Amino acid sequence: MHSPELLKGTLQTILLKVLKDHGKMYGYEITQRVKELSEERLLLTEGALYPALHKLEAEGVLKTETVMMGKRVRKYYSLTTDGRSLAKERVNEFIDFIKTMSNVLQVQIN
Amino acid sequence: MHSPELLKGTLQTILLKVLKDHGKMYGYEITQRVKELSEERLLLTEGALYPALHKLEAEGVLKTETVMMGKRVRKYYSLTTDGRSLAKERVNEFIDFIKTMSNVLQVQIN
DNA sequence: TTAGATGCATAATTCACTTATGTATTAAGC
DNA sequence: GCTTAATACATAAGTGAATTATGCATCTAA
Repeated sequence: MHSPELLKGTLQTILLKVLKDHGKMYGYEITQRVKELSEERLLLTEGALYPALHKLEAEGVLKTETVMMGKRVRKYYSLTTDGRSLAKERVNEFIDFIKTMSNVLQVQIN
Repeated sequence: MHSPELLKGTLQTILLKVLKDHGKMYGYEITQRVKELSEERLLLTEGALYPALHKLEAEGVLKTETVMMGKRVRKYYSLTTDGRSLAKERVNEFIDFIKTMSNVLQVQIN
């Protein structure tokens, strides 16, 4: 697991980009996908995930669709048009941040 | 300026590595060096900087030397032996974190 | 002479996160 | 058949690293 400190502030970026790449997804599915993509290093907690999804929905960057799977509820999230551009913006910000950090830390990233 | 969210958790790493690279430095000097290295993108605030330095000193990774410059006080910080290994560790953690993030976000960093 | 840079410091507040808890369904192991 | 773990959502309480605000003091340039 990663030192969780570094993770702070990256959750929104992760959610937006994963949804952009994989389309319609539900909360639990997102945690699993991130776990897989990060090779077990990023484990999203529910207490962080659901409030973040709700917030993004309230801001109009995500839209939802609730589906009954048998007796089980599933809430699918997907990007709105605003969401797609925000995803792009957040990823660019992150890349820019990394570049700045590698200058400050004098390290080579590749 | 960078979206400050991403910065969270990177302050310790920055302080340790900058001190490792530039040796003995005082607080204000660190803010200026980081500002320069980051091309104005990372502006450390005093409210974050000084408590962070004090904490690292209390933990024994930094040691201090107070010097009077005329009537002005300057407090120089430098790494202890523990500090040098912690700096290395934090930088490695950061690089590893970036690798994980670029997998999750499916972006190429260089 | 006065504004801006230099230099340190701490207190109050914010807010994204962790931890803890709650509810309920489904599948697998014994 | 029962229990544990995985699936699936949600929120409330607490934490802690940051921001914001404030304070003090010196030095320099306009």
